[in-house]
Parts: sequence; C-alpha cells; structure tokens
Amino acid sequence: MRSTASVLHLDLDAFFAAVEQRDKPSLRGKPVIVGGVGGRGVVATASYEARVFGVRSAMSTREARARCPHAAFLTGRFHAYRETSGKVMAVLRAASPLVEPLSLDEAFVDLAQAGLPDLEVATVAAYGEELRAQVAEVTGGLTGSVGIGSSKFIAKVASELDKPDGLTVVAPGTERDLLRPMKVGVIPGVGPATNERLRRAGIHTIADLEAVTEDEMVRLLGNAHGHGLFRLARAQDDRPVVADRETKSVSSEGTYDTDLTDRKLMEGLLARQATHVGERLRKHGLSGRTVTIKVRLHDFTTLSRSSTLPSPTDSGPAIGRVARSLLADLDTSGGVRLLGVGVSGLADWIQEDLFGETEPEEPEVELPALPSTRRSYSPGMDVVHDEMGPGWVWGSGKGVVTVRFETARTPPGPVRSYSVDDPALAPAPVPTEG
DNA sequence: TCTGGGGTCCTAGGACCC
DNA sequence: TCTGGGGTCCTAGGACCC
Repeated sequence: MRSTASVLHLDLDAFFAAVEQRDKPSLRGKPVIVGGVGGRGVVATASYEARVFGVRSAMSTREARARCPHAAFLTGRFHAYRETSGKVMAVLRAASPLVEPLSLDEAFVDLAQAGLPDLEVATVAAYGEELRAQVAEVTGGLTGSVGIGSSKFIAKVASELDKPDGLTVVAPGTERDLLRPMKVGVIPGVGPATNERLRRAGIHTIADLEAVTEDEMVRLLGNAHGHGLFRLARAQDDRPVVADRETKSVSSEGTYDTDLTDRKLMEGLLARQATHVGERLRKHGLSGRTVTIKVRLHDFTTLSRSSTLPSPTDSGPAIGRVARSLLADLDTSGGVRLLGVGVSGLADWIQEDLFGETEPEEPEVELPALPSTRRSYSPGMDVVHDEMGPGWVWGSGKGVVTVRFETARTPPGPVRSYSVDDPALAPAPVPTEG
C-alpha cells in the first residue's frame, strides 16, 4: 500500500447498454438489456433503467424478460464495444504510461507515473475528473465511475462508492476505517462459495475478517486465498499496476439451445471452434501446446479433457483433430449443452516464421487404418512411422490416431490421421533423446 | 428449458527425475 | 530393500472476474 492515493480505477457505467443507447437515440432513457437472447442466454449488461426492475448481469434472459418485458433485448455488437473501449484506453494511456486494462470497460491507471505536480487528494481528484470529462468527450457522452486510492484494492472499492458517473478518493490513512463496516463480498475474489464459507464461520464484515488469525484463514480458505484475504482485510495490497499482461490461453465455446446428442455434429462444432481458435492464435502471433476441450452435460456437470503436444500449434485443423480425439473419451449419451475448445501453454513465437512453411489445410477424408498391434497410443509419447518417416502421435481416440511427422527437434511436417487398423503405419520405438 | 463467453488463478494428485 | 524430499510437468476440477 502506498502512502499516496495514486492508483486510479475507471469503470465505465453499464458499458454495453450505454454504447447501444448512444448509437440508437430511441433507446435513450429506456431499459436496455444486452446479452444472449436465445433460450439459454444471460444478461451481460442492463442499463440503469432496466436495473430499476431488478435486472442484473448474469441473470438469465428468461428471468430478465419476466421482470422487464418492455425492455429492448439486444445481442452484443462487440466491434462497437471494442472500438469505444480503445478510445477510452487511449485517453488513459495518454494520461499515464502505466495502464492495466481489466476488460473492455475497466482499467487501472498508475497516477505515480502521470507526471502530476503532487499526489495530494485534491490534485488526484481534479485529475480524475479531467479524465472522466475526456472519456465522455471521446466516447460521445459515455460516463464512467472513478475510484482513487493507495492500492488497486482500495481504488476498485472506491469506484463502486459513487456510481454511476461519480468519483471517490480515499484519503491515505482512512482505508481501514472505510473497509471495516463493509460486507466481505466487496473484496475481489470473494464470490458465492467463499462468502458461504465465511458466513458459516460467522464472518460477515471486513471487521469480522480482521479478527481472524492468519492460520485460521488459511485453514478456512487454503493457502493462497487465506493469506491474500488476511492481507486485504487490513488494506495491505502492494500489487503493481502492470501494463501489457500476456495472454495465457485462447478459447471458444458455445451453449446450444437444445442438448446435443449426435457425435458427428459435436465433432463438427468442435472443428469449427478449433478453426476460430486457430485464427485468433495466428492473428496474435501465438501458438500453444495444450489443447483442452470443455463439455457441459445436460445436468450442468462440466468436464474438461486436455492433451499436451510435443510442440506448439496454431493450426485450426490440428487443434480440431486433438479436440475430437479428446471428445472420444467422454460419455455424452445424456446430451451436451456446451462444447468448447481452448489452447494454453502459449509460446509467443510463430512456427511459420521459424520454419517458413504453413501447414496445408487438409481435406476431411476417410481415415486410413493403423496396424492392429496396439489398441492405444499416447499423444506426445508414442512414435510411429509411415512412408513419411517417424512421427509423434498427436492425439488418440476411439480407433483413431493422429500423427504429426516431426519431433521436438525437427520442423513441423504434415499431420495425418489413421484408424487403428492401418497397415500403412507401423509403431516404432521411441528414439532416445540426446 | 434456471445457470453466457472470455478469461485468470489455485489446488491436488500422479509421473518422473535427481 | 526401504525410505524420502524437492522440483517440474501434466491433468482435472473449481472459484472467480467482467
């Protein structure tokens, strides 16, 4: 925690709905709800006019419709939100080199890097108001709420205190008095599950939390969370504002209005999502080694399966093949409401740049067969060979094996899929490394 | 017909290595 | 033959955020 109120948090008010009202004057002053409009959609943002009726973010659209039937229900226009967000972030970056966006509508700004004459409360407050005015100007009238304090935590809590369209500075030295009467739920990281655990332990306010020993907190909430909350309860927070945080994963998922039961359809959907993930990886110059699928069953139980490849990929077809082989291990006979694919373990180098070749898009063909000497192959572990020479097994599923003809030390070659009875492909011993 | 989509971080167990 | 600790990587699941 700093000795000055030099961390600023900006939160744009009802951002998606505000952009819609800005761009369509007939929506101004009326309840606007942005989110999924399908049978299983949820509310992303409700305008303040809709919040009067009890509509909240994350509520099902069905319930929102029941509470506020006369609202305008809109699906998101993310291009417009991204563009507007970009203008806001540009204003912030012009104010300080150290800006940490948290999402399209939120960011931290380090005022210690802003070149202000001093960091007195009156000075930072005036600067915050100036930023709010600039945000309104570049966005065509959008409002934002600003909190300023001696840490990220305090700035974030402060931005909630005068919302919408307000500004709060928490004077250094007054943080703990401010926090004590507040509910534990205001602490970022205290969600429904943690709240319930604390409630059962008789802990409701931050003052209650302050009375708990560190050992007890760790016993209650685990190592990381326990130590973290122990400190936050005392307003101890020295997390720096970090610009340019690195992407850790890229994913695509979808919830379907009716549960899926057809495996071929599921495989096709996974392939489409994999293509989308591959496009986004390439757009950002990323590739990753771990492919994960996510499957939510009809009863909302959520499963994930992952496979880590010997070398990173940004190829949609390759991601899709691994995804489909992972799906093969799961029993989906009861119906699937959500399917998703993600890639993590990202490297920021691009295979194509290193090796000068793009993997050719392969047509979907009948799978040739793999010799029947084995029933299963381990991705990343087993090596087989066909006329191309040796190749790593990339994915293996029910009767299907995907082979990429490369090793950790050689450039990527083509990827091929075989069924387990193919005489064209024979298992080979794993070469000794080094 | 309760319960999105994009992420981040943490935990816990097993494999494997020294 | 038995015991053992530490570190890293991988997998699966869960909590949380906007």
